[in-house]
Amino acid sequence: MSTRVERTHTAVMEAATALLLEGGPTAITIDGVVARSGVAKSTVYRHWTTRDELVVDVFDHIAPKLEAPDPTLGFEDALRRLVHSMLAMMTAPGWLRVLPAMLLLKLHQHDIAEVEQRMHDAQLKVFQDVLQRGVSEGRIGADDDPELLLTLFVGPILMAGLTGSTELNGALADRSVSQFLGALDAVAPTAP
Amino acid sequence: MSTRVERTHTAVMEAATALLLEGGPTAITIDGVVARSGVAKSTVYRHWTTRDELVVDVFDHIAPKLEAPDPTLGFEDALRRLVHSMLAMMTAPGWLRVLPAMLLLKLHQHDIAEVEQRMHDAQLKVFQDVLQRGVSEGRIGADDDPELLLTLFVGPILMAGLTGSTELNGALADRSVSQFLGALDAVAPTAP
DNA sequence: CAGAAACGATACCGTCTCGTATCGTTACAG
DNA sequence: CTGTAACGATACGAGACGGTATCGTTTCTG
Repeated sequence: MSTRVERTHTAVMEAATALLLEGGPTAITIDGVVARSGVAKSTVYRHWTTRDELVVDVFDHIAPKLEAPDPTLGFEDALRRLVHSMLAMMTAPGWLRVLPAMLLLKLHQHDIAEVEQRMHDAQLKVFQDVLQRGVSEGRIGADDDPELLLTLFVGPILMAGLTGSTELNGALADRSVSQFLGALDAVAPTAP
Repeated sequence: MSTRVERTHTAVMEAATALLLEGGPTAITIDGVVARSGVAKSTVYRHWTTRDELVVDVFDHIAPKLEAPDPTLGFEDALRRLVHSMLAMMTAPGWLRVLPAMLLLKLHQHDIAEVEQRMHDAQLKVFQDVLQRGVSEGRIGADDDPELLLTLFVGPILMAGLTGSTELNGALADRSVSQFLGALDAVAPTAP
């Protein structure tokens, strides 16, 4: 079983998360959380000193982690695994409703910007690990900017998720990979 | 000169837009607009029946249009022009602060979703016009989904603008084009 | 099992916000 | 030049919201 402190904590977090998904970040209101969770307002303020603190906590808690591909895989295989992890991440429950909120709030709220920063760093690290294999295999120049490559690689998937311009499915994922690889070969062919 | 109705209208719009840029969509408040524009509240409600109506109007007014490339240009040249127009659009004053707001609000507000839809349609139309040249030149299969191609093409630039993962400059634009073209050639070479 | 920590219920305050109403004043069009 | 439409100023009501305070009750912990 869990202790009472844990129970009330998660009850509030779940309520706040639900409100965020249903009505956006402004829908996370103390009274709303109280009504939805059944937890008393005084108790909420015992766990979080302010509303903003709770909001940040919700974002920090719901932010999905990008799964790292098997280290034994080669460059291309790892890249294919990665894009599917990326897809899984984007289609994680509710994430498509949270991500826009995060991208907006980070502009005006430092705490949220930090959460997004940490998430981005973690993703970049995973990506760089895959890139390194590409360098080893002579597919990628070691001087290429990883951030730029990440943007080129993941941009389409992010756009699809945010704008709904295209369905987030395997077809898009495959095209993303082949486009990324195709561009590499067009610039620096596989065999010298 | 301009009529008085026009003057008050634009005064309110400018104030509301400034508030949007500075504090996000929730910062657009009637009292705030009144204070900032110097226009009386009663006058504001003479032009817009509700706050949401004003907000939608602001978004609709600030949404930039994607410039269409010269019709005489060939596929590749048109594509290069297009990506630079796209870049110009993203770096338009304040747009990087408005776009996230739009992507969030469209999830919960139909009016905003319609504004975004119209903008997307206009962009797609411009892009399809360029695509057509690619089809004529045998670079692109006529059965390829334009929406998917647009996503693959513009995704990186959108991501760079939204997340700040990479600077929005000519380097990114050029890489976007070469990646897009490189992928085409890898699948369907230029000369049969 | 006893003391302490956490909790629930409730009331309350100050502020913000939307929207309405009133009325004297100003600009504009015919 | 005159009537009318638009405007400014202001007050007001009602509700939402953040945050504080109080006090009796429950649950954990040692």
